Amino acid sequence: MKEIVVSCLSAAIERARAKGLLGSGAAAIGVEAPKDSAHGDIASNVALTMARAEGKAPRAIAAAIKDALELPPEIAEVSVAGPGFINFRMSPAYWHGEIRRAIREGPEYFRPRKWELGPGAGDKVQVEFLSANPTGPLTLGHGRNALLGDTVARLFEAAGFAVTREYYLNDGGRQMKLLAESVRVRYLRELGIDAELPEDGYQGDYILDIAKELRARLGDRLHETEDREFFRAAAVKTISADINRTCERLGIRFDVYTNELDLMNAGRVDRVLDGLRARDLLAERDGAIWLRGAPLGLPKDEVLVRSGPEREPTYRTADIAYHVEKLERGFDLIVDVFGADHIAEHQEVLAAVKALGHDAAPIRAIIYQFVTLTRAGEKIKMSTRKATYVTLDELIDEVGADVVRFFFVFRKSDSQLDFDLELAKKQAPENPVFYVQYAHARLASIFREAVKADLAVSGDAAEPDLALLSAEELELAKRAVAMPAVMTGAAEALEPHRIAFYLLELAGEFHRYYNKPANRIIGPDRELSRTRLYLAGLLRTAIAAGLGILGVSAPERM
RNA sequence: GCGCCCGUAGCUCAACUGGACAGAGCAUCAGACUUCGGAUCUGAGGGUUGGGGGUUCGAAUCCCUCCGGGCGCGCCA
Repeated sequence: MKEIVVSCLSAAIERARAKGLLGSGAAAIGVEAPKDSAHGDIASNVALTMARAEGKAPRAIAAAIKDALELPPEIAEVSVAGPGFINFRMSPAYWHGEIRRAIREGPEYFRPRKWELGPGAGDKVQVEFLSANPTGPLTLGHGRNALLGDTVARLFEAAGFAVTREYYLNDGGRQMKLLAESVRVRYLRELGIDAELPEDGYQGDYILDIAKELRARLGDRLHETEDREFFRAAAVKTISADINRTCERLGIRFDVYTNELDLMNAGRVDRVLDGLRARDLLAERDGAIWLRGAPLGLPKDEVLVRSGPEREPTYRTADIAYHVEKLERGFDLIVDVFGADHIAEHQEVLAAVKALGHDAAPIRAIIYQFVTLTRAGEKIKMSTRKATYVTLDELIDEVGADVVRFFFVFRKSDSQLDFDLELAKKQAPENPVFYVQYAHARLASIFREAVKADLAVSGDAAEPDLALLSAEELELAKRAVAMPAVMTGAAEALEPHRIAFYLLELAGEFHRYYNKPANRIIGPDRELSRTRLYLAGLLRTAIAAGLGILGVSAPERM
């Protein structure tokens, strides 16, 4: 539709210019679906954007373009409206063609359109997300990260890109040492040996469980060891397994895990430091090595290598090396998903990567604000240190994976997300997940009835007469057929919430349609029934496809 | 104090990247089942888009400035 209208418009503008009705200024032809469908199926604001350069009233330009238009059969009607919009209405035949195509192609039809997406000719997309340190169970914040990342990955995958889901593991840092020490202390205490937990040590019950497991397996064999590595490895193994189990409950899997320690061992961190030094971007001070902020436009210097005999690189240094490595792997699009508390660090990493001579253009970020939990109207305070947080696992236990998946992408990522437990548990229309799923179950039920009425749509049956569709039914079909555009927009903007909102609208429009007695799908008029079943089939496939992208089930019965 | 994000109906949030009259759900009030699933639907009220300036054909959206909230400003990640 877009292509047809744009080419039609650009040809008209050329003709108008040839006749001297318009000047030769550049015209960016934008088209969009109007908010109000009374304005037509698609509208263009070219005349408005040309007004300044042309020095003419927008409506006059619009009229000139309209007069020069040569309409293809797909376009039924053109009008100039409002301040100077050119509105197009597509012919019923065009829409009937789209509907048939959607039915023919099935779920494939409803995917994002690859050729309209950013990476261009390129094919390789990487989404790095979650990347939680294995120091404890996943929390709600992690949930938002995981589902934003996974849903965006699903979008690009559905569009036909080669998508790598990647988890970056910070296993070289201080937190890991702290974790190891916390486990060791608990282990010693299990043996009756007095030991002091480090000041910022981890206190959760899961630490105790790991210690108990070690004691059960190895007795007191570790009580005199100075090597913390054993405790670290045991803790990381157990906690990582827990994290993976939680992810699997949500239908999330990773293709690649990258370790900070591996990057260091491969000399990548040293190479970053060498490169920065060669560009005079390092400074030595207080026994540490700093990244100079001023030449990079950063507010201050940042430590890259800590002081002390071990000369340990910081998290930031490893992250720079990691991003260089990602770029060198040749991805056409790299999506980083992280919380708002990491913004500054991300900017530092990007600045350093660019300074090292890399093109950082493929890197895009999804930055999300924090998650709060509400139960019965009360905000629940959450602290990771103490055992007062709600884990993602507990949340899944309570409301189910479908609701968790849907709710975490039901907000724009840069607004805070309030997870309302009360609402999430409700099996009622105000719960958007059930509302959408119910629409699907209802449609499935209609098909069960159709079989009883011997109206089942079979492959060899003649196509129904789409001219029998009422205006309301055609609008409903148009809404369903608009899904690929929504999907494409969601992928382009890295905004999965658009899909959730769109599905809610589509389901609502169907529920409203369904409730009118005059719209009974299975009725005495078999021809009409067959046409309406065709529409129902379109909606059912569309809703299932949309929920599929979100990773939410589309139940046949509820 | 400085940097980033946010502020939209009583509440939770949309608004297709600057477009046409700012839309949904919840809550409130009033209604609809001899009907393919009432886990649904119909109707009503509810707004100076935090305040004030500016940019232009046109602003919730961009700029400036106040006010309010969140996050960051560590040799943690």
